[in-house]
This record gives sequence, C-alpha cells and structure tokens, in this order.
Amino acid sequence: MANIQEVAQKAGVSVATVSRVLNNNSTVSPSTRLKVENAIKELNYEPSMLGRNLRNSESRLLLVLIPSISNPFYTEIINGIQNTAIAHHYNILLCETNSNPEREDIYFNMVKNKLADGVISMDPTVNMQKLIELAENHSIILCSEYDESNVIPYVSIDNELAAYHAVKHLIKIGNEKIALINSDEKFLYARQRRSGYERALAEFNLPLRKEWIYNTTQLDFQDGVQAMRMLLKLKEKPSAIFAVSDTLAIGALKEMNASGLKAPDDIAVVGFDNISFSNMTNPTLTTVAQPMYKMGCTAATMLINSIHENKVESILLDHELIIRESTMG
Amino acid sequence: MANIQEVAQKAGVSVATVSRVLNNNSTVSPSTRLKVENAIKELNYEPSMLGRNLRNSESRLLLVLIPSISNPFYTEIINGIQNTAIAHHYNILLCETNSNPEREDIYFNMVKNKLADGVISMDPTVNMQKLIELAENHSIILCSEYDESNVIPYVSIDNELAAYHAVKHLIKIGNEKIALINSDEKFLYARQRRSGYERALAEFNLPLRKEWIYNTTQLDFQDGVQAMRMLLKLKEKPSAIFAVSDTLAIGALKEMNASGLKAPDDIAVVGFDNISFSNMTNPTLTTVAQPMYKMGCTAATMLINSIHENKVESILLDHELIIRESTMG
DNA sequence: CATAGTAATGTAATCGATTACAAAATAAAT
DNA sequence: ATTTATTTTGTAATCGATTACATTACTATG
Repeated sequence: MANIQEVAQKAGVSVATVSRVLNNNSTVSPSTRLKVENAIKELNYEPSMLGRNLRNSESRLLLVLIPSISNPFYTEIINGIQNTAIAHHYNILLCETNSNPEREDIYFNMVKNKLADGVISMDPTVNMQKLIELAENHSIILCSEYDESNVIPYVSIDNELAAYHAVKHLIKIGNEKIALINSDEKFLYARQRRSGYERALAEFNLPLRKEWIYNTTQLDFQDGVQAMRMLLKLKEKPSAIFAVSDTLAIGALKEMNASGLKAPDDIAVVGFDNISFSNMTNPTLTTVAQPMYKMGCTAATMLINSIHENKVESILLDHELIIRESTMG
Repeated sequence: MANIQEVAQKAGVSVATVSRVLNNNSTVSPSTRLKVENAIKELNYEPSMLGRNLRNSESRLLLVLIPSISNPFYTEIINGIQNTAIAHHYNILLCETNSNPEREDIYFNMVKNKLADGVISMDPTVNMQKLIELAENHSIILCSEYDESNVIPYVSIDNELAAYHAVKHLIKIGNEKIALINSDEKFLYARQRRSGYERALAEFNLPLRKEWIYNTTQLDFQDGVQAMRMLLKLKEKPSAIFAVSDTLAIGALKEMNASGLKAPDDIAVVGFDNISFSNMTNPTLTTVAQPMYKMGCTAATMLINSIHENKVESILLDHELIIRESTMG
C-alpha cells in the first residue's frame, strides 16, 4: 500500500499538497488537485489512519461495552448507537466483556492509549470504581445501567416506575399473590425494580412475602426455569409473576408448561425488555419495553458531545407496558 | 497523559531506554529499570498504541464482520474467536454490517488503513468481489459462510451432509412428505442444504415437490411463521419440515401452535443451528448443531496464522444432529 | 514596469513510539 | 596499566500523516 510520500512524488508535488487534497482544506488549484487525484487513483492509495490519528490524537472509534452479545436486549440499543455514531463519522467497537475484569482492562487501556475516543458502558458488572477513575480524563457514558453517584452521565429508564406499572397491571387484572423473579440485587436496576414491586403491593395493601421473591444469579433462560421450579414448590403458590427480564420470564413459562400450567389462567407472567423472542413464546409474553433504539441514539449523542467537550446531562427515557397473552384471559 | 519523553526525562534516561523497559527487550541494568519503572508509576504513564502501532505497522486488532448481532447463531462463534484472539494478544472488533454495503466499506477501509490487521467475515451477504480484492493484500478468513472459488480460506461445516442427515432422520421416523423451509438460495449454504435435502429424498425414492419448498427472504421468526402459513394452506400438507435455521423453525412451530397443530404428531420439525432458545420452545426443537465455539477458535487461529504470513488451508468441521421433542413421539 | 497583495505550494516540525547503530561504561584478560 | 570484550545507554532515523510558517508564482494596480 502506497503512502503519502509516493503519491506526492508521482503527482510531482509535496506531501503537504497531497494532504490538502485529502482534507480538501485550503485552496489547491484545480490543475494540481487533478494531478494529485490521479496519482491517488493510480497508486490505489488510502491514507493511513494510524498516521492521521497519531497526528490528530483522535481515533474516531467509540467503545461499546456489553457483558455478552447473547443477550438480545442489547441489539436495538447497539443499532441506535451505531447509526448515530456513523452519522457523526465515528465507528463503534463492540466489546464483549463476559463480565471478566481482565477483558475490561484491555478495553479501558484502549481508551487510555488513545485507540478509542470514548466509551459507552452497558455492563452492569463493570468495575464502577475503575470506570469513574477513567472518566476523570476520558469521555464515558453509562447506558441502561448506571451509578447512583451520578458522577458519570447516563441514559436509562425509571426502573422503579416501570416495575411499579408492571405489577400494578398484574393487580388490576385480579392478582393478589404476586411473586418477583429478580436478578442479583447487587445491581442497581434490580434494587430499583424490587422497590417498584414493593410500592405497588403496598399501595393495594397486598402482602409482601419473602418466599415470593426469588433472586437469580444470571439472566439465562435456565435461571428462569429454576426460579419457577422453586416457586411451584411453595405451599402457597403465587398467582402471578413479575420477572425482571424476558429471558427469566420465558424460562418461567417453559417450566410452567412442563408442569402442565397455563398462563395467564394458572399463573400470569410479565417480563421485562420486550426482546424479539417474547413475541414467539406460547403464550406470548406481556413485558415492559424500553425505548432501546432511542436509548442507543441518546447515549451516542451524549458521548460524542462529551468528546467535543460539551457538558452532558443524564437522561431518563419513558418505558411502555406491552400487554400480550401471558396476562390476557 | 504523559508520553515516553516525559518518562525518560523524569527517570533521567533516554527514550530508547524507556522503550526497552516497556518491551523488556534487550538488557537494561536492574538499577535503571527500577528508575524507569518508578517514573512510569509516578506519571501514571500508559504507552500510546497509536505511536506504537504506527511504528510497528500493526494494530493487533481483528475485525469480525457479522450481518446482525441479533442472530444468536453468532454468539458462541464470537466467543471462540475472542478467546483465541486474546490468547494471542489480539483484540477483536465486532462489526455489524446490517448487510449494508456502505457500512461494509467503512470496515474494509479500516483494514486498508492499517487500523486492523485482518478480517473474519461471517456475513453471507458480503460483497465477495470486494472481499477477494481485499484479500490480495490483507489477511481474511471466511467463517461459516464461504465462497466456492476457494480463493479465501474458510472454516465451515459440510452443509450438504448436515441437511442430508437432518432429512434422513425425518424419513427414518416415518415421514414421507417432507417440506423444506429454505432461505434465499443466493446463499451458498442454502443451495448446499437444499442439495442435501434432495439427496436424502432421492435415496429413499420420495417425491420432490416444489410446493413443499419455501424460500424466505430473511431469517427472522416472522419468516418462519409466514412459511408455515403457506405450507398449511396446501391441499396436500407435508408431514415434516426441515428448516435451514432455528429461527425459521421456531416461527414455524409458533404458527403450528396458532393453528392448533402439535409437533411431532401433526408435523415433525427440524431446525438448524442449535441456538439457545431452541431448547426453550414447546416442544423443544430438534436441530443440527454446528461446533460453533470450535469454529470461532479455528477461524481466529487461521487468521492469526495468515497475518503471520503462514499458509492457511480451508477446513470443514463436523456437525451433530440433536434430537429433541419436535421429532420425538 | 515596479510593487503590493493574494493565491498556491513547499519546508520542516510534530504526534509517540521502536530500533539500528554509535558511543560510553564496565568487566575481563594480558 | 593497557587492551579487548561485553554490557548498558544514547542518538537519531523512521513509521505516515497534518499544519504553521516560509516561499514562490501569479494578478492587479498605479
């Protein structure tokens, strides 16, 4: 691959002139511009981003941290991020951390090393301490997951309110014994959603029974299966279930099926996230939809603003309850 | 962020010495090494990859092209790629092309621009012409998808044989009227799987009826729903279905459910890919599993070998038929 | 025609690292 | 003590671009 020197030589001009043509900056006479353009074509020249980035000390690359690409929840968010980034001439680098701190470090280093201009983190297991440290010198946005200290700008939804709405819906359709399948409450969203669940119960004077709250370690289908298995063993079984993730809810439905139970007649189920599978289950799953695409766009816009040294404010977007068969009689 | 000059100054040595400590290359005396290491710590210095990469003209970044991260099929492959890459001190850049040629161009340019050292393409819609052109000067591996011309090394499975096995299984359990839900046959794998389907039918002297072959445009659930809807409208309905993707098969199951039909009693169904959700459906889905993790590892190993100028041969890995409820009486 | 003013191009420093080669410091041998 | 060999360190070129500043080539004006 040719470099700028060779192009300059072939065109019979200096490297500066070639660079000017490349960036169509200052005034280059039409005739020399043509000469340079021809030389570029002939040599099949492509400017090296390494050289350019080193000089400009920017990479126009954005890091997007996700714990696992297998979680369909991230799909639309990433689309939003990507479209927005590309519109601003940035590219994104999808980084799957698998919640592995070492892998996380690799990506943090890319930012420190100027190989990326900023980070959007969607990893709830991210080392917040390190991230905050990184945020002192670099642009970082939290998306969907965030930190209460509000040191790092975030975009998310009101998890407490969303959970409240979901549970209220279950109550409205006649349920009084409502279980919660929650993830590990070390995560902020898990604590917030539990709090919304509790608020709804309290508001209608329904009992809050701790055996109806099951915490999973992961968010896989299998965890939902396991949770439901436990709940069905109870003497007093719940009549409805709010799961904080569609994957858990789908696992729960699967286990109900295996036990010959039907939603919503035997047990009504509400999930969270509106992943594409949630419309493929039998019955289809009632769920809370987050404005994922918009969330992605917003996160990207915030990050790019932050990179350009603009002040950035955290944002909470609206959610929506999508009622399907698993809560419709 | 400090640079190597400042470290050198603080340590009272030359930049060369600092660089030597960084790469713990040649012999640096223990005492100066200590001085340098202290300076590095004090200044919180991290070497700039831009400078290093420019000088070494490598980025140690691998591009992984996928059409869409929403397809769960890629999950394990990517894990394999990532683990192998990291073991060799490479990082991967996940690139979602959305089958958009412009986006594809962006990523191709990153390679031409030395911002990435090589590419693993898993995008069946990739512009093969351009890719082959790129392969003249750069390291490229095709994974799962490939090109018959064999100009670019690939790792895949024997699609014809896998389809043959799947259909033979349907025949063995007593089906004679077997439909094929195939994707667009512009894709090589689609042609190969159809060919395996036809071979199995021919071997058992079963009729090959063109109304039992349905081609979808995409691989979404909805396409499977649509396909099944058409097949159920036929005067003579098939008794079994081989779908070339689990997503299609799951859509088909969904539509059967909606019509009050049960697998396998009314219609047996076999999918392809063994995505995690295929074990969550009701009934669970019989499917052809590809050794996805291994495929990813192999692809990464091949690419890294190729980057290091080693000769690389294409490889076909073994598949496995996983029999579940959708074909078990 | 001389000269000022503007447009076009070139020169060379710079970004932050690596490394061949040169030079200095130290150790070993006579 | 001098020479030689070896270890350690420094100097400066290099990777491929951008850009401030200098210089040259035009144009216009009196």
